[in-house]
Amino acid sequence: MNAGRTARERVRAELTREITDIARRQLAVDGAAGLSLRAVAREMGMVSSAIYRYFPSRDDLLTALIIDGYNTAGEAVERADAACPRSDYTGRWLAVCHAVRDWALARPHEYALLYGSPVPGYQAPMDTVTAAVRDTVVYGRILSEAHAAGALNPPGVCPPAPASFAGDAARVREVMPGVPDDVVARALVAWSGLFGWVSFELFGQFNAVVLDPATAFGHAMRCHAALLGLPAPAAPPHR
Amino acid sequence: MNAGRTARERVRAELTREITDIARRQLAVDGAAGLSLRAVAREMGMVSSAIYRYFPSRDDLLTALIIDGYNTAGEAVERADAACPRSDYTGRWLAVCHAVRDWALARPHEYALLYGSPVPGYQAPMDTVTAAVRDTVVYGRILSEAHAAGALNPPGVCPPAPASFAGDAARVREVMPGVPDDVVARALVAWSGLFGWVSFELFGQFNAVVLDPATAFGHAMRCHAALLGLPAPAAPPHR
DNA sequence: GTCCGTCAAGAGCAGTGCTCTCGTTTCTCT
DNA sequence: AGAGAAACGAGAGCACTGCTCTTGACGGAC
Repeated sequence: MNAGRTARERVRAELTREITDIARRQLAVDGAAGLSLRAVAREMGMVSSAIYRYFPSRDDLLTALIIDGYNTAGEAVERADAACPRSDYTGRWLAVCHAVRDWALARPHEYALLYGSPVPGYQAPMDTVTAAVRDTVVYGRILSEAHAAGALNPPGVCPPAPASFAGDAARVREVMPGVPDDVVARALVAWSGLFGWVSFELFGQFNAVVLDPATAFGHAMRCHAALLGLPAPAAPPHR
Repeated sequence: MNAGRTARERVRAELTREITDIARRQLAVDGAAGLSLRAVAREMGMVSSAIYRYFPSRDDLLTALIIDGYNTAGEAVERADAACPRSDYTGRWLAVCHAVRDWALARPHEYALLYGSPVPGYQAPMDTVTAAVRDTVVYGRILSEAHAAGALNPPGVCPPAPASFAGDAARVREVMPGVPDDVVARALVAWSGLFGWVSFELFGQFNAVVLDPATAFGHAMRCHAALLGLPAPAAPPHR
């Protein structure tokens, strides 16, 4: 992001940014499969082979867009969480849920690129994972703090996690320190439930059935909050 | 499926089946984006233009594969449900969950085609919806029967559904007769949670974190069963 | 037995990702 | 400051895609 020393480096950074910008616009219109290096080049008044000076392949351009997408989503989630009172754990969870959904509704194709079918033959490089977990980190922190504050209700209806889950729980705990296995298990349920719902809504599984998805989504996420053991919201339901 | 009257009709049906078979094999290897009409034609010893006598466009071939996919998934779910004692509602739910997951793990690309990002520019024709809801119908019947038998526990931790959800609930009730709004809402949560989990597992969101997905999945689905109000399984946890 | 509809084949169009070469420009090192 | 190296844009070209159109042959119905 810093202005490069030489003029060449500055123009290179500028052109790289322009390529990704145009690519992101194309992605928003035609989806990942419709992203064409030649079309990007055409729109830039360049010849197609010149693009390869900046991105060695189409997949590399896609990777840049993916990392960018994870970052903007992560930022949105971080912002939503930061806007809530620290001790309103339920409100923070609901804010994260709405941030994810709003972000997805605003850029359906980008969401599909991140959380839909992986593009065939494409292997996500390691660079993506650090960006990919930004929202997960926020989520983990909420649960971690809620647990530490003793704000999490006992499991309630949920059965206890099997002993063989301990290994996976330990790995998840890296973003959710101090949380017992049972809560980790419920956390995975709620997290996959959030994205499962958004995917259903975006990919058309709710078509002609759920006509007021905003209402249903809010309620569904409050159900997940209850399953997580988060306290019932004191104020009238968020949104 | 009936043997057509004329020889021409029979050979046409035969060739159509061969095309979809080869296409499904290609789909399993390269994914939806890698499905090529020309490659199918090549494998059949045909010229590419001849395929268009049978499928007017690539999208139509894809549609045939999608409908086929929904049907095999629906059948698997129906079979799994039918194998359980009628009154073991929790067992039937868990059987449906495992049927969905097993089907998806066996054909990841086909699952991605059905429940992942919709292929860009592709609009699912109405023919698909009847096939698409086969599994949902089974799911609805389980909850409907469980509710009719009085086997569903009260909402427990879940907050009551908002009044504005009534319209959507009525539409969902078409596959879930007699079930009150609260249960309908929880049903949507569990259903999207099931597919959200499978998508996370298949699309790599659990990579390097959940290493024993089978165990975690079983527990997650038992959590959903509890949220649905299904009775705790009497026998040791299914699978 | 004719005749119309169906069929496979082939050429061709517009588009794609990607590679290679060829001058030119720009930076860097002496 | 000048020589060598690195980066760059342009262009041609390869192999591939979906799809269209035309041509000629075959098969079933009247």
